[in-house]
Amino acid sequence: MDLKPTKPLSGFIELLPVQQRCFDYCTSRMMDVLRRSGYNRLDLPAIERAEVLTDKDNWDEIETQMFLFQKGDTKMGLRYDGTVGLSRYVAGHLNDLTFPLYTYQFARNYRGERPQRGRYREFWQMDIDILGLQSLSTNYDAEIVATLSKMYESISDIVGNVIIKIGNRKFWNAMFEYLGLSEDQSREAFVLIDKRDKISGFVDALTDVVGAQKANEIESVFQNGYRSFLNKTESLDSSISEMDEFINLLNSMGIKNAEIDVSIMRGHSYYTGIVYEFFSVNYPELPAVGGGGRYENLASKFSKTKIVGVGASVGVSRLLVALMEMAKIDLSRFENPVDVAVLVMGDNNVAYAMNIVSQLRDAGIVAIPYLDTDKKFKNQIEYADKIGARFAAIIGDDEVSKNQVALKNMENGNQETLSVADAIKTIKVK
RNA sequence: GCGGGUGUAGCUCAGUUGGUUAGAGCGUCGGUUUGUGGUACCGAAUGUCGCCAGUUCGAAUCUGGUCACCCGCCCCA
Repeated sequence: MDLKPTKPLSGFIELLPVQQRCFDYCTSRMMDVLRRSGYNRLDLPAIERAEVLTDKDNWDEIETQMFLFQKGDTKMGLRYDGTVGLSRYVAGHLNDLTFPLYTYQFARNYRGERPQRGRYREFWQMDIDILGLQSLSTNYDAEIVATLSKMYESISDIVGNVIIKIGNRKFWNAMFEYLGLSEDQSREAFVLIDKRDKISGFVDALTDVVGAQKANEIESVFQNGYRSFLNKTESLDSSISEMDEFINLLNSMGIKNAEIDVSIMRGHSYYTGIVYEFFSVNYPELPAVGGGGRYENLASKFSKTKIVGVGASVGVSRLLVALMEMAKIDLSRFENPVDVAVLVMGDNNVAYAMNIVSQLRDAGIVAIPYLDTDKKFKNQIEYADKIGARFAAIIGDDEVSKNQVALKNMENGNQETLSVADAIKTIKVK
């Protein structure tokens, strides 16, 4: 009989126990930040109606980008980010929610695109959003960035530091208006500016779209700074001061690793204002490890009430799994989760041993029993060694008759026979 | 969808200008005191050499096709 494949599908991730412990440690630290900050956890369905996920009606085209399928007449698909489901959720529960609403989600998302390093088809994302009705001050954008920054800070001992790059879509809208670009030209210019640091002939490519003079004006934003366009038009002025005020607010919240980079655009077209991306300082070759921005109109397809959001997400898989794959994370501190391996010799001693396991666990000690009592003792102690247990508690006929345990320190090999209470004391002294 | 690369043991990979029974390290299992691990020593198991066809007396090796994976592009609503 042919054996079936053991590898998961391409682009899907599974971790070894030590990696998973690191992953869980990091995500729980980040969620601690969110809980302390008062955000509400939402756990939304992984599957949505296809019409919720996309406005496009070209099934073939979107099928290449999303996981879509059909049951009966219902077309549905796996969510590709947290924002769409959140918009639907908020629009559907307007009467039960209080705004501004602070939310977070920690969930798997799915994309059908071809996988690459740091780009998976199934990945964890931590989304944080603040939603308001009718309007939401720019101060909330800063709150989101500051909270995101704290989340990264909470795991900086594992993954290093991040830098925050902040852009503003309003700036470019004002700029294109000032330059008199058509809608098509604006759209193409958006894409080019977004890719500015990736492509070689930026000005040439831009010249093809908008002509040499305007291309040079756009390039001068990068050469002379965005502030050189002050006092041109009212909307330019306001978008520029919006960025400056934003940075000042972040500074006053203790965020020092943020800078304006007007080439930051973000792919999602629903963003309308301030946008930002987070990059790893130590591993700049990694794509953005998080980002977000403001979306004024996303829920318009679900509700006539205007719902405004500012939100961001941490690409948890990209950040952690990609770094683990590149062997950039020191996993040694996650290697020894077990305090005591309880080894049992003889089936007739199992009850006594399990009682001790229970006492150890009640005392807050991580204890696991080795219950194949017919295995040779050598195998048992080897197991204790391999799982990195700090101690082995050995239980055979002698120990049971004396109502004690033989406690062996696996690091130095010292062994003594103790009462359970004394064993607990010894184990607890780290 | 496009371009490039790689497919040999559970894993990482060797494998000479095509030549007999296919190799190493690590891991696994067993043994070197049946109540004592890490180190050391001895031994064992495991491969349709990704798949199909072709060239050849002979293919892991050369050619074509195909599939899978990796890297990059497109895309990122």
